[in-house]
Amino acid sequence: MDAEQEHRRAPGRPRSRQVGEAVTTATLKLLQSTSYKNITMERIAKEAGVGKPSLYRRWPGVPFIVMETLQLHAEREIRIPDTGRLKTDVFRYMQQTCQALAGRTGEFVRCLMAEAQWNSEFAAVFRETFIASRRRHLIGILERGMRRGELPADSNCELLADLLYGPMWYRLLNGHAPLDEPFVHGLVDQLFHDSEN
Amino acid sequence: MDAEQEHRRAPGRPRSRQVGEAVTTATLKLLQSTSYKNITMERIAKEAGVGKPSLYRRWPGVPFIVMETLQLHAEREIRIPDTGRLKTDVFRYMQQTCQALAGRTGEFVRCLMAEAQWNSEFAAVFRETFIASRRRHLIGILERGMRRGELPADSNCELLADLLYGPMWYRLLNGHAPLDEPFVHGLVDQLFHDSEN
Amino acid sequence: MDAEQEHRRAPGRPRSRQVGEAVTTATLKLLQSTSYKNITMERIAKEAGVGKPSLYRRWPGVPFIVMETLQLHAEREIRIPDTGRLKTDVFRYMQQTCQALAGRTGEFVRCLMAEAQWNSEFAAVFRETFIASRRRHLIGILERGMRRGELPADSNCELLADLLYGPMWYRLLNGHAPLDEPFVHGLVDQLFHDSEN
Amino acid sequence: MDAEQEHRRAPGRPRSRQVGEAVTTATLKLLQSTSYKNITMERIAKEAGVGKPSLYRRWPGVPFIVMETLQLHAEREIRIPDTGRLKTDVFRYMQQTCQALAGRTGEFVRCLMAEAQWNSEFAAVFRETFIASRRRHLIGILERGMRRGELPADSNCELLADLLYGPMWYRLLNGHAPLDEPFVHGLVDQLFHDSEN
DNA sequence: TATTAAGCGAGACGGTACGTCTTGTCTTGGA
DNA sequence: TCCAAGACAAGACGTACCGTCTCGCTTAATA
Repeated sequence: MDAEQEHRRAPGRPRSRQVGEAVTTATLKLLQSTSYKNITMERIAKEAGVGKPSLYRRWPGVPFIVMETLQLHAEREIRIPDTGRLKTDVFRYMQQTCQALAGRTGEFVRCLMAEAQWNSEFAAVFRETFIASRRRHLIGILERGMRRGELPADSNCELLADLLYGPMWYRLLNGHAPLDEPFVHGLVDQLFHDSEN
Repeated sequence: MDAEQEHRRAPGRPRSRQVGEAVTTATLKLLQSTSYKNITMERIAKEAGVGKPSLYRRWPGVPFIVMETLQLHAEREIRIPDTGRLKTDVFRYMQQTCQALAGRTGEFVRCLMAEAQWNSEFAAVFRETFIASRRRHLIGILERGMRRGELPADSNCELLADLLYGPMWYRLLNGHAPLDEPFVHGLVDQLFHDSEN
Repeated sequence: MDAEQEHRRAPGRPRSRQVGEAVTTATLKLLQSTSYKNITMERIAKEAGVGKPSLYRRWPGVPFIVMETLQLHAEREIRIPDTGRLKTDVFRYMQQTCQALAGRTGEFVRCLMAEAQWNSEFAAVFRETFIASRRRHLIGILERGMRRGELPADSNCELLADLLYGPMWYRLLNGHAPLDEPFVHGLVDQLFHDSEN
Repeated sequence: MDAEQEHRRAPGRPRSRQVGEAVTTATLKLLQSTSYKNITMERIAKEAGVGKPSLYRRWPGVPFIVMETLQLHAEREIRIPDTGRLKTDVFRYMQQTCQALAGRTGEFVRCLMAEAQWNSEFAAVFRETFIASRRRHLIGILERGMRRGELPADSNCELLADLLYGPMWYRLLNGHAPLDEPFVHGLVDQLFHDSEN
């Protein structure tokens, strides 16, 4: 039974809660004071006053730690809007997302996406825990609108999500234009232009 | 006058054409045989039979060499379509681009975009020579359509370009869905759905 | 004419036959401003405004240039004393030599001797042109004394020269004691102690 | 108390004894097979199967490793003679020293002395651990003889040591004559000629 | 209460790549 | 023909991280 497994504790000293906290705090400090490339396992260990093996016991590498730290300290929790009107919901959701990606946070999210390009172990985790969950929120909003008849019944919500998230990521990674309110407005208007706003 | 500058030669021994060719060839070989992370300055130098200083004299780092090699050996030159019908032109252009990004090429383009996230020196070059030029082609197509009246005169072509390129990059980098023909079709249909295709 | 050369100011103008002088001047400047290890062929070439091939055409390496420069600019030409009394001659000769080796000159002579330990091509030249000639002077003084009967007729002048030069080099290279007048006095007294000074 | 300090261990993984041994063995092999100039940190690391950082963690450079290796494998341990007669003791001591400097050992000792001319960090260590200790042995012999009245009570033993070691080093470094038995005999006879050998 | 096994810090280890430096040769165009 | 300028192949330099390992010491559940 699961219950038994639940109670079974590993023998030996359990992992100290302090290690996790020290690492998170140290990483947060590094995130605020330096660039992504300067965040190394060695620096985190030194900063946290923690041995390198303790780090590797819990995380496979830098991006995993950074991602965890970013998620724990997401300054701006995105609320899923539900106004009953699709276009408004989408606008508000995208607006919040873009705001959250302004400043340093966006910089590190960019770097995590970059890391995922060659670190396939990280890519899997990053895409599932970071990208996919947010994407599901957006698709939820779209499907709700579809059920209300605000979208044709045969709409491809996956594709619509790409059309909303894609330009955002593109601007974030390429940096040719800001993730400001006009952008979100233009984006939503373009995709839902038939709407009687 | 330009003529004078044209004739002015740098003093000293001119850079050997062989070096450039050897490096390109070696890099191409590495691109075909290994992953981006395994391409290092040292490996390129060794493979090309070239001294490391000769490499650093011409390129500041690996991504610069890879980008140059990719551009010199772009297997598939993208032709700018001009059928007189906007939607068709956009479809063909995007279709060619997506095809070019299939396979190994796409993998290395992904990695170059990733590199640009922390190497700002490279980012500047990459965005201008790699991204921006292609983007201008697309915008050219859009503006042509706009002049023909196929788009409202107040259309935001920059934003439209983001809506076309964004989802493509998003899928390329995130890998949650392929860059196949249905994708391009859906993309174009969504953005130009009023068209009497 | 000089005037013509003076006026010729075009960049990249050939330094006609002044290469030797420029190199000597540049090396002298380097000798005064930096340590031996920082004197490289490249630096001499740059400082002299001379191409590296011009350097290699005339000298096989740094120590050859340094030696030549030191010899051309020996601040203190050693006069061969001839007072008619062996001990006095030897003292004066050693005294002059030790004085010449004080300061920067001694430092570079040390380094040339060091260089000779692994550069056998240089060793041959250094020993003949730098060491042996001075050694012959000393032996000349000794042999003169021997002919005058101040030394036994079966004296080993070679060995005596070793006993005079050896301690001097030993102190110069090992640096455990100075090459001052008491040293020279003690040295001469020890070897010619029977003398009724 | 010292006891406490005796027990105190440095934190962290202790240095592996294998590394030291591997490096010594590798260096010894290089000493036997190549010249000093061809002994580089990289070659030692490769030969010993040791990482470069491990080398730099323990030694600041090539000459330090070579010196340590030479000392550990001094083929000929010099015994301090004590026959009760100064001239005999000095002769035997110098004789042993000169013999030890024959062959490859002498070659590398020469090169260490050379290295000391520009590497002042090494010079300090070399002079103290390599030169000075041997010099103290010789001075000990001289002082013993002085106490026995074989030398005048006001003799300058330091200077006498220079007169014994100096010619030896001079011949070693300059190579104009061998360090053979006649040399040692002549040297000792010259300095202690009044002795009723 | 004693045992015991894992967690902990510290840091050494074998590797690998970095970007710089110097060496001695070569290859230009200009004087 | 010789010159300066400098590119070139080669390879050592010393440093930074990587991820693993080996220590001696805690620490807490189990026996």
